[in-house]
Amino acid sequence: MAASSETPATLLIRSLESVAPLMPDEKAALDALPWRVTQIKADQTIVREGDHPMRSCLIVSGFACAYNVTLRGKRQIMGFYIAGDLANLQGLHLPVMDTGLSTITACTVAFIEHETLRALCARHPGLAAAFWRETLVDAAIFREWVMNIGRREAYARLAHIFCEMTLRMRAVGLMEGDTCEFPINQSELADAAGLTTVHVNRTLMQMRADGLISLFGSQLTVPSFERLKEAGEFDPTYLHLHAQQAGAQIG
Amino acid sequence: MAASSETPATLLIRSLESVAPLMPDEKAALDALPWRVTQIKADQTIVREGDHPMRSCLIVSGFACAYNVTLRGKRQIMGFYIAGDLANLQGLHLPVMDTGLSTITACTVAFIEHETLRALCARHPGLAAAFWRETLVDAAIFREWVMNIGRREAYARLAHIFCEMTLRMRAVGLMEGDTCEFPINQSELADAAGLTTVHVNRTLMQMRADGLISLFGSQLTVPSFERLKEAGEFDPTYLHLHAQQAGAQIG
DNA sequence: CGAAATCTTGAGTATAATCAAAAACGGTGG
DNA sequence: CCACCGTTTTTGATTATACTCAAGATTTCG
Repeated sequence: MAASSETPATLLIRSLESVAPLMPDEKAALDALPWRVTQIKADQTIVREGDHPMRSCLIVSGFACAYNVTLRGKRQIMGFYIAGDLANLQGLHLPVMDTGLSTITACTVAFIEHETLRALCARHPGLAAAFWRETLVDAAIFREWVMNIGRREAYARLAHIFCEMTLRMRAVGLMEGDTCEFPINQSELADAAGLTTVHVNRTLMQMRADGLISLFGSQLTVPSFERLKEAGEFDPTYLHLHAQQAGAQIG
Repeated sequence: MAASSETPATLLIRSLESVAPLMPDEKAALDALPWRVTQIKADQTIVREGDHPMRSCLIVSGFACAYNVTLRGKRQIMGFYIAGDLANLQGLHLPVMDTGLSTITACTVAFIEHETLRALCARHPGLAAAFWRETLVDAAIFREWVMNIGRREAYARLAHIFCEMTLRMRAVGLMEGDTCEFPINQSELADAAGLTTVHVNRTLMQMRADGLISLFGSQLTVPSFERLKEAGEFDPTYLHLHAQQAGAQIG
């Protein structure tokens, strides 16, 4: 449960293995990586859009997000990152960041030099494939967001986001039964869903009235994942979690 | 100009090099790949959602798209593919397709076995990186679509799509001056933009009235890319084209 | 306790969806 | 070359979803 007490390597291994298993020597190589662990306060920029970062960034604890801002000044959040997520792995092969990366809550973040990762990939093709796969799952999530924002209305759109987040949190042990910490505020939810804060507020109230979710402070409870899934027209295929983790095991 | 007369290898090399240059031996290796070239009619499924494809697919000529359908039956197009695009490279590391892939026009398509690509990547780490980069640019495009659909209104959203497509077409020599074949109909445009056909129609008429674009049959002309760019709040960074190709050279 | 952030509410408006049908277009076969 | 059919584009009228602006309530945190 207490993901914050886990090491970067443990988290990363679990995260990579949630898609496909690793070999013992690959895990050993990951264990030996020289992470630079830092605490970052809430609402801080980790990487700016346009940056040429020399290292990638693993979220150890807390919530972060990738976002971008329209030329007209409107923010869109492209994705949320939680414990175990490599938040800007694309920098390994794309020199320019096309999104910003920012904390939502206070975070523990572990950095790893691109050079180190490249050497690791060269020595362990299986790890290269695993990292590549990680970026492909990321892309699959972006695709699903395109569909969510483009073709679902507010109620389903938010339900879909809750489905994705609770499932991903469950996969890394951040769910306690049907409850989790969900420190994403309505304005951030709006920027993720392509809605306004006001409309998110009204829609959430409707969802609470329908007993779909409950939110006390930042505690999210989902009484019935089945009903939420139905409301969000949610099909977890795109997360590419292997079978036992996509199911309903209790964290 | 006549992209259809080019070989799969030529197209792929140009496409990969539009992001970063390749080594001579890498190009030679690509030249030697055993493609299986096929003609596919318009509106045919190439890969179905849920498939476990054993090969990837390069568009040699024509237009294709990746799409998915909501549980409520609404279609969302996630991206368009044109000559030189590897349309489902993600299948190389993700066993299940989370989107469908379908032709828009009649297409010439070249298939390459995953096994062959994996062997190629093992022998040429630089090519592995190039392919990986290709999937990362794909992901960057999906992110931009999230922003486009989430945070721009219809007029800008369509302008943005026209900007992206004309720039990508220019990069592979499919533009003749300010004109190109644009065989995407209003219903497909609607499914890409997250709008209805009716609304796309009305918005396009507005854009034509404003002299932003003109469409005779499937001929698209963009009199001023600058003005279109402005209307679409378009910043080409996310396409990760290197400088000379992102500019305004005439095809 | 008090200030700042977040959430909630209300009223009015705008963008986009829906439904339905007519016009235009593109290709085909006689 | 023209008539015909299916597809695509266009139009109109109405409705719904979501946005805007503004202010008040509540929570959070120092």
